Amino acid sequence: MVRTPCVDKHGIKRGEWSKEEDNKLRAFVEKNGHPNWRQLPKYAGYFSGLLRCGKSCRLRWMNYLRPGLKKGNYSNEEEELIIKLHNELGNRWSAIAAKLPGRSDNDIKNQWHAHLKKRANIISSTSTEQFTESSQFVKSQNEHSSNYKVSEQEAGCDMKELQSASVNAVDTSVEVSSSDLYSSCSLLNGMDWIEEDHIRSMEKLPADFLNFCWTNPIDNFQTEPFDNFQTEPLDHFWRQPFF
DNA sequence: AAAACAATCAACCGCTCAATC
DNA sequence: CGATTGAGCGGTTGATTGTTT
Repeated sequence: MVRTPCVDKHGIKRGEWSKEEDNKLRAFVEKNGHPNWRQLPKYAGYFSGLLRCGKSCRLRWMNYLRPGLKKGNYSNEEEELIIKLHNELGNRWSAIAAKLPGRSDNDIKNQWHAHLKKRANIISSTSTEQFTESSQFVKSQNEHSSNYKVSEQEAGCDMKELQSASVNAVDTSVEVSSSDLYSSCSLLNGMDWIEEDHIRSMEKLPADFLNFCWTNPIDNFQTEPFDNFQTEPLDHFWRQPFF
């Protein structure tokens, strides 16, 4: 899972950190602090034989050894918060990490690339595909619409699975989660100004509208306008409650 | 059982920015 | 005001582990 240990031409060790190295670094930083990462290996090396560059020491400390770091699975709340913050802040992982106590920027970045990006992409791409053909919607968002012709393959998702899950949710009156709606809507056409509070009203979306979105194949949206559907609820929805 | 593929995540690299000289 | 230095950030890599075929 980690790079194999090796020693470079200057005698600086690279790759995986051993338990012994961790202990040396932890002991040194806890005793002396880390006012200067660059100089730290000089002293830590002298006193305890740690042969790592300052950059490597800093990274190890920040992402692994630092007290209070949380390891392990992310809760739903944490994931929702990351999606929301990423939507607001973009790839500013350190800024996002600052809002999630105990999580490192590297950890959050990995979590995003491994799980959350796909989730956000699935929601945003499918929703956008469907909405962009609405006459009212296109009128107001026209300048952005061409950017969102994302194929299923590009989105990297199983569209059928997602559609089925959503339709079931509508059919059985299961509550649609705020985070999913937040992701789908705020990612639509750069609508990054949507506030979280606005999303609550989106949970009141007409069931037949959601059903229509999910049960119509994406291809139809590429070629057919929104004629099949009465657009009044949609117009009302986009214009009214939270804009 | 084994090979192929996918997911995970620690670590590295190169860059930017701010502080200092 | 430009050069230098160090910290920090974000993108990327690659070994390991897990899963599927």
